Amino acid sequence: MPQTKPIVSVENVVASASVDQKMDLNEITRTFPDVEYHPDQFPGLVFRLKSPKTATLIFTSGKMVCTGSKSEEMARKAVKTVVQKLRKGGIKVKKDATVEIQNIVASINLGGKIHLEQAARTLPRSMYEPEQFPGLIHRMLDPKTVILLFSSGKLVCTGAKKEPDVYRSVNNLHALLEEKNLMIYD
Amino acid sequence: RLRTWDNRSQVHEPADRNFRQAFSELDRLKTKLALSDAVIEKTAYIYRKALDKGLVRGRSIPGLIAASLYAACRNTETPRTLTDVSNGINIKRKDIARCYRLLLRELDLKMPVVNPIKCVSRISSIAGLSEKTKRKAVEILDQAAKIELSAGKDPMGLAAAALYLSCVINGENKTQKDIAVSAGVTEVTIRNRYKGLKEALEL
DNA sequence: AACTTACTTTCTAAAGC
DNA sequence: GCTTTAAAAAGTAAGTT
Repeated sequence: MPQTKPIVSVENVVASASVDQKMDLNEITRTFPDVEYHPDQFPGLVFRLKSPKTATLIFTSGKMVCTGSKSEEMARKAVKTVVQKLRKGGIKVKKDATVEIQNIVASINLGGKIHLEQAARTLPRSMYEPEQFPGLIHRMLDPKTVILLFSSGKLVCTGAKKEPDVYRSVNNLHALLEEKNLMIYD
Repeated sequence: RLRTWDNRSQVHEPADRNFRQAFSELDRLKTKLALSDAVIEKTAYIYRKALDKGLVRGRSIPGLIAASLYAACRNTETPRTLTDVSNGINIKRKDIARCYRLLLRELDLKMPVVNPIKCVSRISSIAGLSEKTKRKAVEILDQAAKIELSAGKDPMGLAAAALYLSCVINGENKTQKDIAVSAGVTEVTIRNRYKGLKEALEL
Protein backbone atom coordinates (compact mmCIF):
# COMPACT_ATOMS: atom_id res chain seq x y z
CA MET A 1 0.00 0.00 0.00
CA PRO A 2 1.31 3.44 -0.91
CA GLN A 3 2.19 5.66 2.01
CA THR A 4 0.65 8.77 0.51
CA LYS A 5 -2.23 9.57 -1.77
CA PRO A 6 -0.94 11.32 -4.89
CA ILE A 7 -2.60 14.62 -5.74
CA VAL A 8 -3.45 14.56 -9.44
CA SER A 9 -4.42 17.57 -11.48
CA VAL A 10 -5.32 17.46 -15.18
CA GLU A 11 -3.61 20.44 -16.82
CA ASN A 12 -4.33 20.06 -20.50
CA VAL A 13 -6.52 17.95 -22.76
CA VAL A 14 -6.01 17.71 -26.52
CA ALA A 15 -8.96 16.62 -28.63
CA SER A 16 -9.36 16.10 -32.34
CA ALA A 17 -12.73 16.81 -33.91
CA SER A 18 -14.46 16.86 -37.28
CA VAL A 19 -17.54 18.55 -38.71
CA ASP A 20 -17.19 16.36 -41.81
CA GLN A 21 -17.36 19.13 -44.42
CA LYS A 22 -14.98 21.51 -46.15
CA MET A 23 -14.43 24.84 -44.41
CA ASP A 24 -13.58 28.22 -45.91
CA LEU A 25 -10.90 29.50 -43.57
CA ASN A 26 -10.69 32.87 -45.34
CA GLU A 27 -14.39 33.43 -44.74
CA ILE A 28 -13.93 32.62 -41.04
CA THR A 29 -11.01 35.05 -40.91
CA ARG A 30 -13.24 37.76 -42.40
CA THR A 31 -16.07 37.25 -39.91
CA PHE A 32 -13.88 36.69 -36.84
CA PRO A 33 -11.12 39.35 -36.79
CA ASP A 34 -9.53 37.79 -33.69
CA VAL A 35 -8.53 34.50 -35.34
CA GLU A 36 -4.98 33.86 -36.52
CA TYR A 37 -4.57 32.39 -39.98
CA HIS A 38 -1.26 32.38 -41.81
CA PRO A 39 -1.56 29.62 -44.41
CA ASP A 40 2.04 29.94 -45.58
CA GLN A 41 3.17 29.39 -41.99
CA PHE A 42 0.69 26.73 -40.90
CA PRO A 43 -2.41 25.30 -42.66
CA GLY A 44 -4.59 25.56 -39.57
CA LEU A 45 -6.59 28.58 -38.37
CA VAL A 46 -6.30 29.38 -34.65
CA PHE A 47 -9.66 30.05 -32.98
CA ARG A 48 -9.30 31.06 -29.34
CA LEU A 49 -12.07 30.96 -26.73
CA LYS A 50 -11.94 32.92 -23.49
CA SER A 51 -14.19 30.39 -21.79
CA PRO A 52 -13.31 27.63 -21.64
CA LYS A 53 -9.83 29.12 -22.22
CA THR A 54 -8.78 27.04 -25.22
CA ALA A 55 -7.20 27.27 -28.65
CA THR A 56 -8.83 25.32 -31.48
CA LEU A 57 -7.07 24.75 -34.79
CA ILE A 58 -9.46 24.55 -37.72
CA PHE A 59 -8.42 23.03 -41.07
CA THR A 60 -10.01 23.32 -44.51
CA SER A 61 -11.00 19.66 -44.28
CA GLY A 62 -13.33 20.48 -41.40
CA LYS A 63 -11.08 18.66 -38.98
CA MET A 64 -10.06 20.45 -35.79
CA VAL A 65 -7.69 20.17 -32.84
CA CYS A 66 -8.75 21.67 -29.52
CA THR A 67 -6.10 22.29 -26.84
CA GLY A 68 -5.98 23.84 -23.40
CA SER A 69 -8.97 22.23 -21.66
CA LYS A 70 -8.69 21.05 -18.08
CA SER A 71 -10.99 18.05 -18.59
CA GLU A 72 -12.42 15.75 -21.21
CA GLU A 73 -15.86 17.31 -20.77
CA MET A 74 -14.49 20.83 -21.05
CA ALA A 75 -12.82 19.88 -24.33
CA ARG A 76 -16.12 18.62 -25.76
CA LYS A 77 -17.84 21.79 -24.56
CA ALA A 78 -15.14 23.95 -26.15
CA VAL A 79 -15.57 22.29 -29.54
CA LYS A 80 -19.36 22.75 -29.30
CA THR A 81 -18.87 26.41 -28.44
CA VAL A 82 -16.56 26.92 -31.41
CA VAL A 83 -19.09 25.36 -33.82
CA GLN A 84 -21.86 27.43 -32.21
CA LYS A 85 -19.88 30.64 -32.70
CA LEU A 86 -19.12 29.77 -36.30
CA ARG A 87 -22.86 29.29 -36.97
CA LYS A 88 -23.77 32.55 -35.20
CA GLY A 89 -21.24 34.27 -37.39
CA GLY A 90 -23.01 32.99 -40.47
CA ILE A 91 -20.70 30.11 -41.30
CA LYS A 92 -22.70 27.13 -42.48
CA VAL A 93 -21.87 24.03 -40.45
CA LYS A 94 -24.29 21.19 -41.18
CA LYS A 95 -23.34 18.54 -38.65
CA ASP A 96 -22.25 18.77 -35.03
CA ALA A 97 -18.61 17.90 -34.49
CA THR A 98 -17.51 14.42 -33.50
CA VAL A 99 -14.86 14.62 -30.78
CA GLU A 100 -12.05 12.26 -29.81
CA ILE A 101 -9.68 12.80 -26.86
CA GLN A 102 -6.08 12.39 -28.06
CA ASN A 103 -3.90 13.35 -25.12
CA ILE A 104 -4.21 14.22 -21.44
CA VAL A 105 -1.43 16.00 -19.53
CA ALA A 106 -1.51 15.94 -15.73
CA SER A 107 0.73 17.20 -12.93
CA ILE A 108 1.04 15.05 -9.83
CA ASN A 109 2.47 15.47 -6.33
CA LEU A 110 3.46 12.19 -4.68
CA GLY A 111 3.96 13.85 -1.30
CA GLY A 112 7.52 12.65 -0.80
CA LYS A 113 10.88 13.14 -2.47
CA ILE A 114 12.36 10.82 -5.09
CA HIS A 115 15.89 9.37 -5.24
CA LEU A 116 16.28 10.48 -8.87
CA GLU A 117 19.73 9.16 -9.61
CA GLN A 118 18.92 5.73 -8.16
CA ALA A 119 15.62 5.74 -10.04
CA ALA A 120 17.56 6.39 -13.24
CA ARG A 121 19.56 3.22 -12.66
CA THR A 122 16.60 1.16 -11.47
CA LEU A 123 13.68 2.05 -13.71
CA PRO A 124 13.59 0.42 -17.13
CA ARG A 125 13.01 2.61 -20.19
CA SER A 126 14.10 5.71 -18.33
CA MET A 127 16.44 8.52 -19.22
CA TYR A 128 17.98 11.06 -16.86
CA GLU A 129 20.14 13.78 -18.37
CA PRO A 130 20.39 16.72 -15.95
CA GLU A 131 22.51 18.71 -18.42
CA GLN A 132 19.53 18.71 -20.75
CA PHE A 133 16.51 18.54 -18.46
CA PRO A 134 16.09 18.27 -14.65
CA GLY A 135 13.51 15.50 -14.81
CA LEU A 136 13.80 11.76 -15.30
CA ILE A 137 11.84 10.62 -18.36
CA HIS A 138 10.15 7.27 -17.90
CA ARG A 139 8.17 5.43 -20.55
CA MET A 140 5.41 3.25 -19.14
CA LEU A 141 4.17 0.37 -21.26
CA ASP A 142 0.72 -0.14 -19.74
CA PRO A 143 -0.92 2.30 -19.88
CA LYS A 144 1.27 3.63 -22.67
CA THR A 145 2.24 6.97 -21.19
CA VAL A 146 5.37 9.00 -20.48
CA ILE A 147 6.03 10.28 -16.98
CA LEU A 148 8.52 12.98 -16.03
CA LEU A 149 9.82 12.53 -12.48
CA PHE A 150 11.41 15.29 -10.42
CA SER A 151 13.40 14.99 -7.21
CA SER A 152 10.75 17.09 -5.45
CA GLY A 153 8.32 14.19 -5.80
CA LYS A 154 6.27 15.97 -8.43
CA LEU A 155 5.45 14.34 -11.75
CA VAL A 156 4.04 15.13 -15.16
CA CYS A 157 2.12 12.39 -16.96
CA THR A 158 1.39 12.72 -20.67
CA GLY A 159 0.21 10.54 -23.51
CA ALA A 160 -2.93 9.17 -21.84
CA LYS A 161 -6.16 9.11 -23.84
CA LYS A 162 -8.45 8.45 -20.86
CA GLU A 163 -8.40 10.02 -17.41
CA PRO A 164 -8.37 6.62 -15.67
CA ASP A 165 -5.12 5.86 -17.51
CA VAL A 166 -3.51 8.86 -15.81
CA TYR A 167 -4.43 7.41 -12.41
CA ARG A 168 -3.32 3.91 -13.39
CA SER A 169 0.03 5.26 -14.59
CA VAL A 170 0.58 7.23 -11.41
CA ASN A 171 -0.40 4.33 -9.16
CA ASN A 172 1.80 1.89 -11.08
CA LEU A 173 4.78 4.20 -10.81
CA HIS A 174 4.12 5.10 -7.19
CA ALA A 175 3.99 1.42 -6.22
CA LEU A 176 7.16 0.74 -8.20
CA LEU A 177 9.03 3.61 -6.55
CA GLU A 178 8.05 2.39 -3.08
CA GLU A 179 8.86 -1.21 -3.91
CA LYS A 180 12.35 -0.21 -5.05
CA ASN A 181 12.82 2.10 -2.06
CA LEU A 182 13.12 5.19 -4.21
CA MET A 183 10.77 7.36 -2.13
CA ILE A 184 11.67 9.54 0.85
CA TYR A 185 8.86 10.71 3.12
CA ASP A 186 9.42 13.17 5.97
CA ARG B 1 41.69 1.94 -36.56
CA LEU B 2 37.99 2.22 -37.26
CA ARG B 3 37.77 -1.53 -37.64
CA THR B 4 34.02 -1.62 -37.37
CA TRP B 5 33.54 0.70 -40.29
CA ASP B 6 36.40 -0.65 -42.36
CA ASN B 7 34.79 -4.08 -42.49
CA ARG B 8 31.70 -2.54 -43.88
CA SER B 9 33.53 -0.34 -46.34
CA GLN B 10 34.74 -3.43 -48.16
CA VAL B 11 31.29 -3.94 -49.60
CA HIS B 12 30.16 -1.17 -51.91
CA GLU B 13 26.74 -0.22 -50.60
CA PRO B 14 24.85 2.85 -51.86
CA ALA B 15 25.42 4.83 -48.66
CA ASP B 16 29.12 4.05 -48.78
CA ARG B 17 30.26 7.52 -49.73
CA ASN B 18 28.25 9.22 -46.97
CA PHE B 19 29.73 6.85 -44.43
CA ARG B 20 33.28 7.44 -45.54
CA GLN B 21 32.68 11.15 -45.37
CA ALA B 22 31.10 10.96 -41.94
CA PHE B 23 33.86 8.78 -40.58
CA SER B 24 36.60 10.98 -41.97
CA GLU B 25 34.86 13.76 -40.04
CA LEU B 26 35.06 11.53 -37.00
CA ASP B 27 38.78 11.12 -37.51
CA ARG B 28 39.15 14.87 -37.64
CA LEU B 29 37.12 15.19 -34.43
CA LYS B 30 39.35 12.64 -32.73
CA THR B 31 42.24 15.06 -33.08
CA LYS B 32 40.25 18.21 -32.42
CA LEU B 33 38.69 16.92 -29.19
CA ALA B 34 41.76 14.89 -28.17
CA LEU B 35 39.84 11.63 -27.98
CA SER B 36 41.28 8.19 -27.31
CA ASP B 37 41.15 5.25 -29.72
CA ALA B 38 38.78 3.57 -27.25
CA VAL B 39 36.22 6.36 -27.60
CA ILE B 40 36.38 6.22 -31.39
CA GLU B 41 36.01 2.43 -31.37
CA LYS B 42 33.01 2.78 -29.08
CA THR B 43 31.52 5.42 -31.35
CA ALA B 44 31.80 3.07 -34.31
CA TYR B 45 30.29 0.26 -32.23
CA ILE B 46 27.28 2.36 -31.17
CA TYR B 47 26.78 3.71 -34.68
CA ARG B 48 26.92 0.16 -36.03
CA LYS B 49 24.16 -0.86 -33.60
CA ALA B 50 22.06 2.09 -34.72
CA LEU B 51 22.60 0.98 -38.32
CA ASP B 52 21.54 -2.58 -37.54
CA LYS B 53 18.36 -1.34 -35.89
CA GLY B 54 17.58 0.78 -38.93
CA LEU B 55 17.73 4.06 -37.05
CA VAL B 56 19.62 5.77 -39.84
CA ARG B 57 16.74 5.71 -42.36
CA GLY B 58 15.74 9.23 -43.24
CA ARG B 59 18.04 10.77 -40.66
CA SER B 60 21.23 12.75 -41.04
CA ILE B 61 24.28 10.51 -40.83
CA PRO B 62 26.56 13.22 -39.37
CA GLY B 63 23.95 13.86 -36.69
CA LEU B 64 23.88 10.22 -35.66
CA ILE B 65 27.66 9.98 -35.80
CA ALA B 66 27.92 13.03 -33.54
CA ALA B 67 25.32 11.53 -31.18
CA SER B 68 27.19 8.19 -31.19
CA LEU B 69 30.38 10.03 -30.35
CA TYR B 70 28.73 11.88 -27.48
CA ALA B 71 27.25 8.57 -26.25
CA ALA B 72 30.72 6.99 -26.41
CA CYS B 73 32.16 9.85 -24.35
CA ARG B 74 29.39 9.48 -21.80
CA ASN B 75 29.78 5.73 -21.69
CA THR B 76 33.52 5.90 -21.10
CA GLU B 77 33.14 8.89 -18.74
CA THR B 78 35.27 11.01 -21.04
CA PRO B 79 34.41 14.59 -20.05
CA ARG B 80 33.23 16.11 -23.35
CA THR B 81 30.06 18.16 -23.49
CA LEU B 82 27.36 18.21 -26.15
CA THR B 83 28.59 21.71 -26.92
CA ASP B 84 32.14 20.41 -27.48
CA VAL B 85 30.90 17.88 -30.00
CA SER B 86 28.56 20.43 -31.56
CA ASN B 87 31.34 22.99 -32.06
CA GLY B 88 33.67 20.32 -33.38
CA ILE B 89 31.40 18.89 -36.04
CA ASN B 90 29.34 22.04 -36.69
CA ILE B 91 25.91 20.55 -36.10
CA LYS B 92 23.42 22.28 -33.81
CA ARG B 93 23.63 21.11 -30.20
CA LYS B 94 19.87 20.57 -30.15
CA ASP B 95 20.02 18.24 -33.15
CA ILE B 96 22.79 16.14 -31.60
CA ALA B 97 20.88 16.01 -28.30
CA ARG B 98 17.79 14.75 -30.14
CA CYS B 99 19.76 12.03 -31.92
CA TYR B 100 21.48 11.09 -28.67
CA ARG B 101 18.12 10.63 -26.91
CA LEU B 102 16.95 8.56 -29.85
CA LEU B 103 19.97 6.29 -29.41
CA LEU B 104 19.27 5.89 -25.69
CA ARG B 105 15.62 5.03 -26.36
CA GLU B 106 16.01 2.73 -29.30
CA LEU B 107 19.19 0.93 -28.31
CA ASP B 108 18.20 0.72 -24.62
CA LEU B 109 21.47 2.31 -23.59
CA LYS B 110 22.05 3.09 -19.94
CA MET B 111 24.49 5.90 -19.36
CA PRO B 112 26.19 6.83 -16.12
CA VAL B 113 25.05 10.25 -14.93
CA VAL B 114 27.70 12.93 -15.57
CA ASN B 115 29.72 13.33 -12.39
CA PRO B 116 30.29 17.02 -11.60
CA ILE B 117 33.69 16.04 -10.15
CA LYS B 118 34.78 15.25 -13.71
CA CYS B 119 34.07 18.89 -14.61
CA VAL B 120 36.37 20.30 -11.92
CA SER B 121 39.70 19.75 -13.70
CA ARG B 122 38.48 21.19 -16.92
CA ILE B 123 37.04 24.37 -15.37
CA SER B 124 40.11 24.74 -13.16
CA SER B 125 42.62 24.56 -15.95
CA ILE B 126 40.74 27.13 -18.00
CA ALA B 127 40.28 29.44 -15.01
CA GLY B 128 43.76 28.71 -13.63
CA LEU B 129 42.83 27.48 -10.16
CA SER B 130 45.13 25.86 -7.60
CA GLU B 131 45.30 22.17 -6.72
CA LYS B 132 44.21 23.01 -3.20
CA THR B 133 41.05 24.70 -4.47
CA LYS B 134 40.33 21.78 -6.77
CA ARG B 135 40.68 19.30 -3.92
CA LYS B 136 38.32 21.27 -1.70
CA ALA B 137 35.78 21.53 -4.52
CA VAL B 138 35.86 17.76 -4.97
CA GLU B 139 35.20 17.34 -1.25
CA ILE B 140 32.26 19.73 -1.47
CA LEU B 141 30.81 17.87 -4.45
CA ASP B 142 31.18 14.54 -2.67
CA GLN B 143 29.21 15.91 0.26
CA ALA B 144 26.60 17.39 -2.06
CA ALA B 145 26.13 14.04 -3.82
CA LYS B 146 25.60 12.30 -0.48
CA ILE B 147 22.66 14.51 0.41
CA GLU B 148 21.40 14.43 -3.20
CA LEU B 149 21.72 18.16 -3.59
CA SER B 150 22.84 17.47 -7.15
CA ALA B 151 19.54 15.90 -8.26
CA GLY B 152 18.27 17.57 -11.41
CA LYS B 153 21.07 20.13 -11.52
CA ASP B 154 23.50 20.78 -14.36
CA PRO B 155 26.85 19.17 -13.40
CA MET B 156 28.77 22.12 -14.88
CA GLY B 157 26.84 24.60 -12.74
CA LEU B 158 27.40 22.49 -9.64
CA ALA B 159 31.13 22.11 -10.30
CA ALA B 160 31.49 25.83 -11.01
CA ALA B 161 29.71 26.72 -7.76
CA ALA B 162 31.79 24.23 -5.76
CA LEU B 163 34.96 25.76 -7.20
CA TYR B 164 33.78 29.27 -6.42
CA LEU B 165 32.91 28.24 -2.85
CA SER B 166 36.30 26.57 -2.60
CA CYS B 167 38.00 29.77 -3.77
CA VAL B 168 36.17 31.76 -1.12
CA ILE B 169 37.17 29.26 1.58
CA ASN B 170 40.80 29.17 0.47
CA GLY B 171 41.01 32.89 -0.13
CA GLU B 172 41.85 32.37 -3.79
CA ASN B 173 40.85 35.52 -5.68
CA LYS B 174 38.67 34.53 -8.60
CA THR B 175 35.47 36.24 -9.63
CA GLN B 176 32.20 34.46 -10.28
CA LYS B 177 32.47 35.73 -13.82
CA ASP B 178 35.89 34.13 -14.39
CA ILE B 179 34.58 30.76 -13.26
CA ALA B 180 31.26 31.20 -15.06
CA VAL B 181 33.01 31.85 -18.37
CA SER B 182 35.38 28.91 -17.85
CA ALA B 183 32.45 26.60 -17.10
CA GLY B 184 30.09 27.95 -19.74
CA VAL B 185 27.31 28.79 -17.27
CA THR B 186 25.97 32.13 -16.06
CA GLU B 187 26.93 33.94 -12.86
CA VAL B 188 23.31 33.62 -11.76
CA THR B 189 23.56 29.82 -11.89
CA ILE B 190 26.79 29.89 -9.86
CA ARG B 191 25.11 32.10 -7.26
CA ASN B 192 22.09 29.82 -7.02
CA ARG B 193 24.14 26.64 -6.64
CA TYR B 194 26.61 28.40 -4.34
CA LYS B 195 23.76 29.40 -2.03
CA GLY B 196 22.45 25.86 -1.94
CA LEU B 197 25.85 24.30 -1.26
CA LYS B 198 26.73 26.78 1.45
CA GLU B 199 23.42 26.32 3.26
CA ALA B 200 23.18 22.56 2.95
CA LEU B 201 26.79 21.90 3.90
CA GLU B 202 26.89 24.79 6.40
CA LEU B 203 30.25 26.01 5.18
C1' DA C 1 20.24 41.50 -6.78
C1' DA C 2 15.19 41.02 -8.18
C1' DC C 3 11.71 40.58 -11.97
C1' DT C 4 10.02 39.18 -16.20
C1' DT C 5 9.99 36.52 -20.07
C1' DA C 6 11.44 32.54 -22.39
C1' DC C 7 13.50 28.29 -23.54
C1' DT C 8 14.81 22.99 -22.36
C1' DT C 9 11.71 17.92 -21.98
C1' DT C 10 7.28 14.90 -22.69
C1' DC C 11 2.53 14.10 -25.68
C1' DT C 12 -1.02 14.50 -29.50
C1' DA C 13 -3.97 15.58 -33.58
C1' DA C 14 -4.43 18.38 -37.84
C1' DA C 15 -2.40 19.39 -43.77
C1' DG C 16 1.47 20.17 -46.33
C1' DC C 17 6.19 20.90 -47.38
C1' DG D 1 11.64 15.92 -39.98
C1' DC D 2 9.28 20.80 -39.66
C1' DT D 3 5.49 24.22 -39.12
C1' DT D 4 1.18 25.50 -34.65
C1' DT D 5 -1.52 24.84 -30.07
C1' DA D 6 -1.83 23.93 -24.85
C1' DA D 7 0.06 22.58 -20.18
C1' DA D 8 2.91 21.13 -16.06
C1' DA D 9 7.38 20.05 -13.81
C1' DA D 10 12.58 22.53 -12.30
C1' DG D 11 16.67 24.33 -14.17
C1' DT D 12 19.04 27.64 -16.85
C1' DA D 13 19.36 31.97 -19.62
C1' DA D 14 18.78 36.76 -20.96
C1' DG D 15 17.11 41.42 -20.73
C1' DT D 16 15.34 45.36 -17.50
C1' DT D 17 15.15 47.94 -13.72
